[in-house]
Amino acid sequence: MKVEEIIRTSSELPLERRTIIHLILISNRINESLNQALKPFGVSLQQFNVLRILRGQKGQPANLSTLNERMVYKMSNTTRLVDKLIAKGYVHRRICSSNRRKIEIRITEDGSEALKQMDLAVDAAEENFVKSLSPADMKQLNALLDKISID
Amino acid sequence: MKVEEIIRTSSELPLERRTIIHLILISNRINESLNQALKPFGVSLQQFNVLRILRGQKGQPANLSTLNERMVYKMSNTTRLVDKLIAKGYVHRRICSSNRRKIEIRITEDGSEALKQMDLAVDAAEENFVKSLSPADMKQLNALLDKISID
DNA sequence: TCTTTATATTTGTACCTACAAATGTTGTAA
DNA sequence: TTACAACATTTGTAGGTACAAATATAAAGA
Repeated sequence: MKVEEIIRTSSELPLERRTIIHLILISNRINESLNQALKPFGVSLQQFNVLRILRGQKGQPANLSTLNERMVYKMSNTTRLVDKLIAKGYVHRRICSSNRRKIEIRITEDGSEALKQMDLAVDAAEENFVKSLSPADMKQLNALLDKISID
Repeated sequence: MKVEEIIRTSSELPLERRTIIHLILISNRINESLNQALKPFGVSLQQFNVLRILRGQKGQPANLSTLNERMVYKMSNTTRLVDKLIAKGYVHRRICSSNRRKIEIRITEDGSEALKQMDLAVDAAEENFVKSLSPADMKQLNALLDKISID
């Protein structure tokens, strides 16, 4: 479906604005879809992200700053995000013994198990978006996105 | 900057996931930047969006359903979004005389004036993102995004 | 040691969002 | 005309988010 139809604008959009709106629209839909896929597990996309980062630590704990710099969003909320995961029993929090300012976060057994199931759901949802793109398309898309400076 | 550096993952991401993450990252940055540009005016990107839709009505009022179907987000919040704009004096609300279920929303003089200033700020922020893309790049990007089914 | 500065995390506030349920209004069919 | 379905909007609730200020700990310098 064309962007113009989706936002129901009669006039043809300038190329710049169309590109921006298009990117935002698609990203919104992807977010919606991924959150939807995670709903049965009772976690948000950001919570899932934290779990995935923790798994990547391979046993090593991560502190909040580490989690935060690997995520897209702001620090202040990482605390609360992790709180939710603790409440679900998916992660564990401990004050670092060598530096009491730091908090060590680890994924639990339960968390790892749940994460495996979530992966399947998320993979399927992601696949649904990119299925109409060939590998060459995706490479080209990534190359174009790389041209957009994001920091 | 490469996606992998931004999210600080050591391993090369599978092409599908990289594409998805890339899209979400860029869209987040665009959203941040546009909201930042609108901050001096005390409106959010969605509020700005509503104002822009109302201007597009060229004097005709829009009711909430109309606003909602032209936006990206859910109806339930359009009420509250409009409330904020009313509080700022940018829009005006009236119960439709022929169908008392409907609400007619119009942009005010103040709203129109403010919107002109906002346009400049938003245009500049948008331009900042697409400046490194040639028109051909943007066409190609739009064509690739069009391949992604979003409904 | 005492003070200052930097680091790591937490909390408060205001706003945004999804989802579901509630309200009020209109159209319609027995 | 009355009951019922459909429509348009609103409200409640539980999250998610940005930004700024507060807390707690550690490091560094006088």
